[in-house]
Amino acid sequence: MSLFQTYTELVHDTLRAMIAEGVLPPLDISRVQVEPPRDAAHGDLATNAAMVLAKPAGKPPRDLANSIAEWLGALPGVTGIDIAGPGFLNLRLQPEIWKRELPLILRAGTAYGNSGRGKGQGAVNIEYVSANPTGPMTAGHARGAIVGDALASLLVKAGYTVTREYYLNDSGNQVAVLARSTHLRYREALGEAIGDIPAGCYPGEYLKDVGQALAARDGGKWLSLSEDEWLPAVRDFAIAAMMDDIKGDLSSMGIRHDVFSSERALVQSGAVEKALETLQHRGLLYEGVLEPPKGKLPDDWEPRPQLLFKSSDFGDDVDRPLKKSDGTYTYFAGDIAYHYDKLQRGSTTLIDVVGADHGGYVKRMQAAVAAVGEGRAALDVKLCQMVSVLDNGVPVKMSKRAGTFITLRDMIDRIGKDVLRFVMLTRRNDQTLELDYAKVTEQSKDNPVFYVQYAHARCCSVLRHAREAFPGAAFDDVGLAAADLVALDSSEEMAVLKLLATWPRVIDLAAEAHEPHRIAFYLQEVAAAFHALWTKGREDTTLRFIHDNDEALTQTHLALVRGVALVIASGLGVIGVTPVAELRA
RNA sequence: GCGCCCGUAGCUCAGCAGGAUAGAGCGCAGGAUUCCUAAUCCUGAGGCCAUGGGUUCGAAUCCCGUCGGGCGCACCA
Repeated sequence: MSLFQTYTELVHDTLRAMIAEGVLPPLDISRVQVEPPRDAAHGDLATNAAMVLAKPAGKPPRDLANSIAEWLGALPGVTGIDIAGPGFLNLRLQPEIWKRELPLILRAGTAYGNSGRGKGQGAVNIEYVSANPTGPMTAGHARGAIVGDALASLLVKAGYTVTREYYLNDSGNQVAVLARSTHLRYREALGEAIGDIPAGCYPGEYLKDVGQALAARDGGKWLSLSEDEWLPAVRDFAIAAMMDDIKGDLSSMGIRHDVFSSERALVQSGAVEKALETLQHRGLLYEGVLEPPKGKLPDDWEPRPQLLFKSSDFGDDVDRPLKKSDGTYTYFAGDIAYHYDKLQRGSTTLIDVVGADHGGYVKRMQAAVAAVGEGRAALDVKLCQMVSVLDNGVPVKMSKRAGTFITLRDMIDRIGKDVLRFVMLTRRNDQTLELDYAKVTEQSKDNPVFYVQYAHARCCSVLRHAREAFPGAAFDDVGLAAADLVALDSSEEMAVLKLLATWPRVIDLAAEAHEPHRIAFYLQEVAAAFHALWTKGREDTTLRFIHDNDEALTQTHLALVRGVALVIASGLGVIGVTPVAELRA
């Protein structure tokens, strides 16, 4: 249990005791929080207890604060309590309480911050990437992939059971187009002059390779046949090739999925019928005609009777079609079946990480999950806004090979996976992101990736130097965990230590909010605190980490340094970035 | 026309499921540095948190309206 959780429980216990003793009337204390105060001058912990309880208790907050303060003063480790502002209770703790955290960090290593928050919360299924197998992955896909993967790791660290999933859209029109485009390139590979790529086919040059590979495998086998005859085979060949490509890209970013779900397999298994049956039982299906959309009408609009889902019962604006007028299922119907399938497999929290262009899709899918999950399951959709790629402020030209987009491959080749992963998390997912190749590879303070890596490297460097200066000293993690921390008493050092101690709390809050970017921001804070402490050591020699001829004192400081390194490594681990021990250019 | 997202310092963005004088980087103006990597650090100026209402002891945060920007809008996937 983290320090903050411990004290939250102690405060809650105290309030319950006060209620039991009749000092307070029976109250709901669930809104009482214990958190680090915004300003360190306010002490170590702050609680809003008096303010939250004032109204239900029928007492002014300051009066209430006085009586609560008396009781809280008896808690272990509490050395003082102030009542501040509108009724905050600020607790000061013995430094030892914080210092106890350091050996915990050193013993846990990068597992520090792992929590049991997700235990018993039900399994989480997180779907991300799900790029259509019709071309290489692009900058936009990269963002979704990284956000999804980091979120999954974050949830795992917070103790949730997580399935990482990719939905493979291998049926329908888009893959048919892929097949036709590939067939064209196949004919080209066999010597035919195909001229310009016709509209309705993918123009990207990446399909040349696929066409050639098909020709190499099958020769002229598909030339004289009709489209009906060659399409399934060519389609499957092309999908396999595209998926190889995509999986290659993902793996070079260190991203893997536990499950690849095939849309076609799902449809063929009868899952769509099964899901619709469930909706039918609940009286949520009907044949009907939709109102024309407001505003300007599509040219070919006409009223059509269709099978509709009453999504408006669950907060959607209008009911949504499940069958087209020709009787075949819509994509939405398949997607309902897919989400139903995820629930059937045991997940109670579903997360979809998708591009912002899916924004219009959120309400209907949440409606479907609510309907089909009978209210016991929730769907959170993380919409990732656009990424624009620049080089020194100039928009990077689109990759001709890819068709029109900057590919993920280009980005990895240019800046590497670590930089890419970190930078993609330096914005909230619902903010547009500008990625400038020149800036993110620059070695300076305005490059957050570098700044954090540098802090980690500096820690490693100190440890190296110390081990050289004191050969044979107990400077490994076991030895450092046993270090005497009494001398660790400057406010600068305590500030770093307190920041490290909030890491488990950061994990819990970020996991609960499904916001992996918070990890990246926290790491920048840790790095800043460490760089500041480092520089302080220049003027104040007592703050230096290595003290000549004083092994014990050095060991004390190294414990903190190593703690910083471990917490940074732990955080980088969550977002999939490799911590480096050296940064010399 | 409708829905979703966004609007915080000159610029780029944080702001922890309402809390105490609104934070960081860049840029600008000063300053530190024989030293564990000067790739770092410190100080300062700079904000009616788009705007008008509402809820609350308390709002950048929640609700409604307005303005501005992005995305999406029958049977496509």
